[in-house]
Amino acid sequence: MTENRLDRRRARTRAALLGAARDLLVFRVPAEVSIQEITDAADVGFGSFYNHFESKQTLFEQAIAEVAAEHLALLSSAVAGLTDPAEVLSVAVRLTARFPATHPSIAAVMDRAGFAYLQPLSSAALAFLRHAHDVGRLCFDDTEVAFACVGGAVLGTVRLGRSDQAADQTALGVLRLFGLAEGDARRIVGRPLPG
Amino acid sequence: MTENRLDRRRARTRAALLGAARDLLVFRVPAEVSIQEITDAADVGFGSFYNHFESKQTLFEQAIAEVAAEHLALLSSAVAGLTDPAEVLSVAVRLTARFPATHPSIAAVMDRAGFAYLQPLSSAALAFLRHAHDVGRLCFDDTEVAFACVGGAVLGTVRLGRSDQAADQTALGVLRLFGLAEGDARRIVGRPLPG
DNA sequence: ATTATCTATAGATCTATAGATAATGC
DNA sequence: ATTATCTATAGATCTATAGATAATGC
Repeated sequence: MTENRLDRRRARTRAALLGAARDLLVFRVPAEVSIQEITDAADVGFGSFYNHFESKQTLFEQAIAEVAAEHLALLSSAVAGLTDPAEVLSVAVRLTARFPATHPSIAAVMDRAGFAYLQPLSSAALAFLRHAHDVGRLCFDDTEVAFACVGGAVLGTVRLGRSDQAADQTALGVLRLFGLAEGDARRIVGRPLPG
Repeated sequence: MTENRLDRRRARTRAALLGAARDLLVFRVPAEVSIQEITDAADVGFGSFYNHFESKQTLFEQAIAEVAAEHLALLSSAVAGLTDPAEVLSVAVRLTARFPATHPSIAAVMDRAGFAYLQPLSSAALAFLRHAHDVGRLCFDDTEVAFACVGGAVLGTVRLGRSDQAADQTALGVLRLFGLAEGDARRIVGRPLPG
């Protein structure tokens, strides 16, 4: 029942493979990385790969999901003190769109993964959007369409690899997109970032 | 100087390869399609591939660019009679976001290509956005960021594969994103589509 | 005579597994 | 005794090219 040394060894090998996949994802296209190269980078025997993952694809999917989960945790703690859903959205967009400068390796993974990156974030994002809609702060019809628009706009901005102004332009646009008045939107995006 | 029969034969083979790539792109991931499979689908000898393309990747890039060029031509003719840049944008977004229903094979290619699909459209899109900005109809700072937001939102919506309402929701959001007032935006998105 | 296409294949991968080795459990 | 890891390799690809064949130019 309790976790013994064997379990910990197993977990270490698994973590090494996921870590290697994450590192490779920054500079390489998954399809052009061999399993041999992954196990070499992880400093793990080739055969061990199949003890943990069915295929290269499932490994990379899980590696992307890991990065996205850390991304989500980072945003969650950044918006912890905020009550206005519009400001929560503003901060999330402004921080994420700054990743090329502040978290370049996460930005590179986002670039590589494209829309697949949004998959592991969708559950939390949809719940947030529904809430913001229900309290009347953000205005839209279909929640999934709303997420597709915000997610696409932010991914597109991150891919550009621009500076703070670009991030804030996207955040301002997104607030307007959800029906906030010009003055309200500008005031919220103009606030200092938490941290 | 003038095009002879040899040139035409050469062009036919090239077109067959590009056509096969386009067909395959609808249902398959490029990395998992062999050159053999492409030449079989094109009904062309395997070795001919290298007379026309350096690699599988360049073939698929050109196939995507071809689809995007047709997409652009379709939009250009659809907006030909319109004078208001906001309505041009509205029609372009509404038509494109309807592709899952109206042009499913283009939608599938967009889904497969992701942001790479925007590359061949960017020149025309940036020129349009600059003009719309200069005449004071659309409000934004950086033109490339503006395109990244619209392109990302539209790609995201197409990926959802939804109906007309979803398309119009995205168009409405995009008009708001560029600073149009609520009533103005709704009036423009509410207009009948040309054609 | 020239040019493009087609057929066949060498050489270089890469994946998945079998069997041996090492580490831990009891 | 059990479980995970590691080494080595068989078998199945896939790419790129060489040389033969077919079509067109002049």
